[in-house]
Amino acid sequence: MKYDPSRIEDKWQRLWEEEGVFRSVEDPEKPKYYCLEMFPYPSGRIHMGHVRNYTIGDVIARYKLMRGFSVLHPMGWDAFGLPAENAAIKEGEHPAAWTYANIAYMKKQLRRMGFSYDWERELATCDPEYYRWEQKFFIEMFERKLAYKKKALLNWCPSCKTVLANEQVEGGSCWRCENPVTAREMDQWFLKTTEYADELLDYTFKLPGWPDRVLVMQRNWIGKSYGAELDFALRDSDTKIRVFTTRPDTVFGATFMSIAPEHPLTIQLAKDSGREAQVKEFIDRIVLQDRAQRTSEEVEKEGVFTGAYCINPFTGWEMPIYAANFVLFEYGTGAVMAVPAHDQRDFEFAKQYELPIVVVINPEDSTLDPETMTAAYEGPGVMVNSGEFSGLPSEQGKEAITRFSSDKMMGGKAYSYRLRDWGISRQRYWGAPIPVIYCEKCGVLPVPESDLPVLLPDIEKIEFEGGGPLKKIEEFVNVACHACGGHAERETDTMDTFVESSWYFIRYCCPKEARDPFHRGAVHYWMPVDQYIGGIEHAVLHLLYARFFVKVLRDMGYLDFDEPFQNLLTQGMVIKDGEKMSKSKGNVVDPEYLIEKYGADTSRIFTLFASPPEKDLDWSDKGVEGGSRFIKRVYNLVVQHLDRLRDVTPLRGDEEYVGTAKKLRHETHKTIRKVTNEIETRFHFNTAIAAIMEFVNYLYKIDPRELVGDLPRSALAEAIQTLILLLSPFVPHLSEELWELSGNERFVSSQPWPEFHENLALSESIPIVVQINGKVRAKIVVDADVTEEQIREMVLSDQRVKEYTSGKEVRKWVYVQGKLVSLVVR
RNA sequence: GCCGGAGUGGCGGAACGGGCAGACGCGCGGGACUCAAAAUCCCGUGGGGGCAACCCCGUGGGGGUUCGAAGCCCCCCUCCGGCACCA
Repeated sequence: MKYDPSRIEDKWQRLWEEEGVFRSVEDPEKPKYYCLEMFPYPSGRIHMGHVRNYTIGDVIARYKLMRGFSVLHPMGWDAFGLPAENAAIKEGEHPAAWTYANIAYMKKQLRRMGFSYDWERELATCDPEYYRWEQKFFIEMFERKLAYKKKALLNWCPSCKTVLANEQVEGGSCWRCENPVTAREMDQWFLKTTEYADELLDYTFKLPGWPDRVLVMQRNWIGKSYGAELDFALRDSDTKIRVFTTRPDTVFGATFMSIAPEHPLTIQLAKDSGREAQVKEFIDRIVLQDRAQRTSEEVEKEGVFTGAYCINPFTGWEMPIYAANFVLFEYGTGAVMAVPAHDQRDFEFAKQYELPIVVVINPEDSTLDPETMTAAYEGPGVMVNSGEFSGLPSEQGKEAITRFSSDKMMGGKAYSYRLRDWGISRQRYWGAPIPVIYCEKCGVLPVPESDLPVLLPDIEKIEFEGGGPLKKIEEFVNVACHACGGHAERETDTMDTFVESSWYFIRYCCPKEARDPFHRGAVHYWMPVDQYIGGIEHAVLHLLYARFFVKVLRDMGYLDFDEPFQNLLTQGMVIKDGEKMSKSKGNVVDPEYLIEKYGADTSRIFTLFASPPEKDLDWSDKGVEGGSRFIKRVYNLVVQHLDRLRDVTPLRGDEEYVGTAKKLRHETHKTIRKVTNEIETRFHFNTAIAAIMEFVNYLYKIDPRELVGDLPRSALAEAIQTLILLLSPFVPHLSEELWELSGNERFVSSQPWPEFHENLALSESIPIVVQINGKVRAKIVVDADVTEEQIREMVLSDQRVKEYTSGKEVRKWVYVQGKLVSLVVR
């Protein structure tokens, strides 16, 4: 009999499906386990990243099933998005046709990997039955003022011809096409993520099952700063300008003010002072720069005097107001009190424009002199030149100044966040329509629920000129207002695809529910997700949006939990030749070729064995060969023993025997313990598989002549059966085949996970290492139950130990239970 | 610049709370089988020294704590990732 992966794999994939082995059921008698992997974008073919992600998830799902959990393990498609549209433009194919064809192909590929999905729960986000609920959520958010429209300067990707959210701009470039992003003023829909900034932040400390680095990245992204807001009155009018600062203790050193060029007040001030021309020139120049340019480090501090002054309420000084290129309109209040002595940016600006520098914080042990300073002093210290506050340590000064401002009604304690609201409008076709109409009389109106879904209309040709493809479709755009019956126009932007992926995991609980977005019972049973698995690249994108969405849906009464994902595993990248596997690098390995040549089980075991899931995986053709070799070795081992396994009942209890049976049982139970531990404590499948390999090596070494008689044969049967059970989550097709060959009932996939007996797993004799002055000098083997006193006797009478101790004094004796003895000898 | 993570044989990686460094796999060397090769099976494999028993060195570098450090503390170097004028 020869191992033939293609025959075996096809056979078991068919049987699993026919028998519905992985259909999830809400069984109230069982504990539930929701295992989820990030769903793929249907780009055309699966890549090694998918194989790795989904293999890790599959092992967990299969393991939990064997452990007696009611497991939900679904799969679906993140089906809206740009590539479909780009392909449509290039190939002339409809985005829907392109997408559904890709889904069909990729689904076949996933099937061939043998993943234990419940395909009855499959969903595609481009399906109206899916996005209709998203439109409903949008309307409810609109009603709660969590969705709003505003005109703003936004990130515009000229290549993708659409607006991008802040999270989708990486280092000034588009996350998808890597082209530089420019600023563009547009009227856009936003979701109010900032409303939840505090809760999103607080819960990063309540997610112990998430990797630290993801939580840290989210905290940094939210970027909460603690400080104060202070009011500065204009010299020539009643207007006050409010600034945010994290350093209220330096307010006595504020000698001028900087304001963002985009700030409406900037041009206003200039107009009033007659400097409109210069200021407008500056604003126009700065605002037009693309983001990468504007925020790059090399850009010099630059500004222009608006002609206006404000009054420092603490010193009474007249502070000139400058428009400055480094002031961000969207952060804080868009205006900054400039303290050149204690802020590097202000320092550089002051030097450039010859503005006064006043020291108000001295370091503990020295005195600063503005004349000789070459950089701002940003550290803590003691307040000076600060009126009644002089002498206070700067930390106390922060509080004192804040309290003072608050008492005098000119500001007070404040926070500021780096996080911005999520801009979700996209000027593209292949997305969920935003369910809003604009009526000439009634204004902005959400589409009534009874009219949902707002179907994405069919389209012949995708054109972008004039604000987006949907604008061209008159039947879509022109509608009668449902309120007044007059003429109205539809919103023609579609939603960011990250909106779809922000709630798909809840819909898996009840994908066919037609009357409501969610079936309460099902959602209550399955959510939250117990284990989520996916790439680190979504650390602040999808993973933040999904958390936000769940909180919003909770507050709208749909959900009764706070966080979507209990445990998160971020798998490493697949690396080849030192670089991430990617089409652009030309170093991809096509999983289909791998399945074709070696089979799914080999592909699975290679990706699992090569490194622990959270680390990067170095691709190696030889490593794949090794995986294939191991699988054949297992197959041949079991086939070799088939005759011995006939009509034999495997041992079950914890009885200890003698000779071969005893040794076999010991190895068997030790292996169960090790494999179970590795999976249970940290999903380290590489070491779990290594333990199984050791077990296989051991089984190969047994002399068949020792396997005569009922007891050794029963022990062998136990060993082989255990081997197959332990392998089942990793290489399920092979395991099913061997399970059947060795005379068992289908399916190994739904068998209980083997239990180990501690007494059998323990060694009866243990090696004790003897260190003398820190070096290993001897090893003794003792029975597991000996006392320290007995060990002491054995050690001191050991020949090798004597050689090192004769004529010397044993000054110290350290004994580590069951492990080692350490002697200090002089 | 700030915030994370990581540096272990020729390679991927083990060593879970300070206790035999290098499990397992790849590669390499040797052997068995074969007319021969592939496949398979067995043995060996961190470096150096020694006929050998053994000895010395060794987890990016330098110091420290400890009977004992890959792991803990201090300083430094390198690589990877995130953020990056956030007031």
